[in-house]
Amino acid sequence: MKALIAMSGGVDSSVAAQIMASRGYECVGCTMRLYENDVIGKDLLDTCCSLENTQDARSVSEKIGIPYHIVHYENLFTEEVIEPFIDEYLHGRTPNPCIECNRCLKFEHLFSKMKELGCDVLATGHYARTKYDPERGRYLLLKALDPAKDQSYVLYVLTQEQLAHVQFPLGDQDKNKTREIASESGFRNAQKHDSQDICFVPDGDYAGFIERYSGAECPPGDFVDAQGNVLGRHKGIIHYTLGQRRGLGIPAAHRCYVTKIDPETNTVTLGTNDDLMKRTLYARRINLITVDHIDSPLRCSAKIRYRHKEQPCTVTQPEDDLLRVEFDEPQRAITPGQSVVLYDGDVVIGGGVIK
RNA sequence: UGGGCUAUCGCCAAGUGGUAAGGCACAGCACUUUGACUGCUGCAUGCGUUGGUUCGAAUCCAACUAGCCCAG
Repeated sequence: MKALIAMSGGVDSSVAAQIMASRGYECVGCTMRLYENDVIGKDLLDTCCSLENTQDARSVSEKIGIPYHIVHYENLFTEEVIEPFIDEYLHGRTPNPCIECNRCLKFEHLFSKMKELGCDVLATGHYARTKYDPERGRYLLLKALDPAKDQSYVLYVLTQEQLAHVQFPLGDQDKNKTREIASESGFRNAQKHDSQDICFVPDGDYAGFIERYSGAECPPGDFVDAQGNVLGRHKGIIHYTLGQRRGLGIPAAHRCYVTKIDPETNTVTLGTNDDLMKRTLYARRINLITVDHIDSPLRCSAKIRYRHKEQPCTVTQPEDDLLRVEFDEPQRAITPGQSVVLYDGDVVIGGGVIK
């Protein structure tokens, strides 16, 4: 069996390659080039495809003794991740680019590359598990064994076809074990810190990135309260997301939060934490894994953002591409653009993008 | 111009003689493969100014300054 390993240059994907090789797969290492650092306006060490990272990935590949390639997806990444990301913010929503990158780049284009190269499997360093369920005749996506590192949330977009050919070798071990293997294997990135932030905006200033990159107009506007009273001026709607508290610059007796972003009027509404509590959401661009269609109200749990404990809810599918999720208890800051992911215990049922 | 009221951190605001709460904002850190949230730490040698009373004053007294309100 032959496996293509998606290698970012980080510890996780390096160890994933090591494990696949030790399992007897004929492995090929591969890094996706997603952008040029000069294009995003930064010279950074820490981006997922910087020169240093590709060198790490190459070094690890040599160590393991597997071939290594770089694929150039700069244009695809721009069209399918960066530009939609910007567009979403300009419309007052809050996208999750990691999910789009998984959907479009890793498990679409790189997945195709895997087949082109005559491989049977695409392996990544995600912390999640897959399993074939003979009863349902379907491939399942499950949470990682270590709940602290579970990344199944960002993988809900996987189709049956993809799940059938994907492996996550790290899914049943914890991070310490991963670092241990990296050290034992003599990988030079064994102690490299975990990635964070949006990979193409490593300084964390995503709003600055949008302005620099797109040259889009993001004019200041009014902060208003629920009654429409003007409370102050905001820096442009792209700087805000639902539920945000910090950086508002509004002195108030109590904490205030962004409760609404209206691109039409260019206003940002502020309110209390209670104003953010909502019980129902609708999601589109849905992907279901355990079933083709949700025929009757389904009791399960759901996460409305990465790093959030799933909450009990009831789900229906009023249209082919629409999910309705009603939580037992109101949830805080259900944010358009973020993804809702449904769980039945450890099993990912599916998910979609919140409207 | 008379009469009254008020002046404490960028904003709001406790404190009525015993050695400056708190909230917001802001900064840093932690958490984190999205944005957020959250948590922790920091943030007024000084309470409009100048004097006075007192062992001791943001707290009492006086004058001054500024703002607000009512008269005109």
